[in-house]
Amino acid sequence: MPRSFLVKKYFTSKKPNYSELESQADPFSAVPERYPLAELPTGENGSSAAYYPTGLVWNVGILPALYAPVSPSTPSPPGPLDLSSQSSSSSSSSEEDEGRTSDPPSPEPADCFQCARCRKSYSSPAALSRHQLTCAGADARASPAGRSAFHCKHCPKEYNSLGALKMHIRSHTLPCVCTTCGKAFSRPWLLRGHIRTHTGERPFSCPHCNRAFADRSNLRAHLQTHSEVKKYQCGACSRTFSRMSLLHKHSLTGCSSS
DNA sequence: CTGGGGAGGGGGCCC
DNA sequence: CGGGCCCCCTCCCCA
Repeated sequence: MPRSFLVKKYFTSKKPNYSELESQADPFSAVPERYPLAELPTGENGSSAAYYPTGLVWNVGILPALYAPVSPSTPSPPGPLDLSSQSSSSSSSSEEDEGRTSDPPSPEPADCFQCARCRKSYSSPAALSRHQLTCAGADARASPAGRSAFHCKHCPKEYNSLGALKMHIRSHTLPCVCTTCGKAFSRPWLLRGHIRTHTGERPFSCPHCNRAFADRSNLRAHLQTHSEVKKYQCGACSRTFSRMSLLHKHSLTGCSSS
């Protein structure tokens, strides 16, 4: 995912929080803070038996539960498997977020403006209002035809706002073309990220091994390899993996203990 | 088969 | 409203 944001920050004055990753004077001491793998939330809610007490890892066994709606009053288990919130930055905080997320996931009263449809909370009426423009809500997800007013003419997807639809349509029209190879992208920053594959620019370096990456997400995944305890754990054999995909693969190819 | 890097994508939020 | 940024996910490929 060559994300243009990975590039952008080098061209603008804006500085995402994670930029500290590559600017840490003392990378090793910084890592525990940025990637507190041993400090993952401990799942005090005890929402799932598969949620390991250590809070260090995730069990593939909880996947089905994660796909199910999560009670807003029950803090959903953070982490990569928190699929129930993957589409919502407001609740996307996890051990991986390492403070990057500007939108705290906490159900605390600080965010007292709650969307009636999806129960997300916002700190201001404006934020809530903005969210509601695109919020399909749980009910709408159950019956999309009930709310969606903007339909993509290229595919069956539907959106609740013109802006969202326009954004989506770009994935069909791919207006951003790489002048080097001709590959087209839906967004300018996607293109910029792609261009780095040509230039070889790798702005993100690992504080542990100084390996550089062009993509921050890839760096994040790489950092997992430095962790003694991986985040994703097989419920059957307790093996841990650095990526959910590896865990999935492990499960699909037949866990010997399953 | 496993681990890990490279790369692309979509959606949401902020400005 | 649009651009930019950020998130997370996923696939592919290779060692």
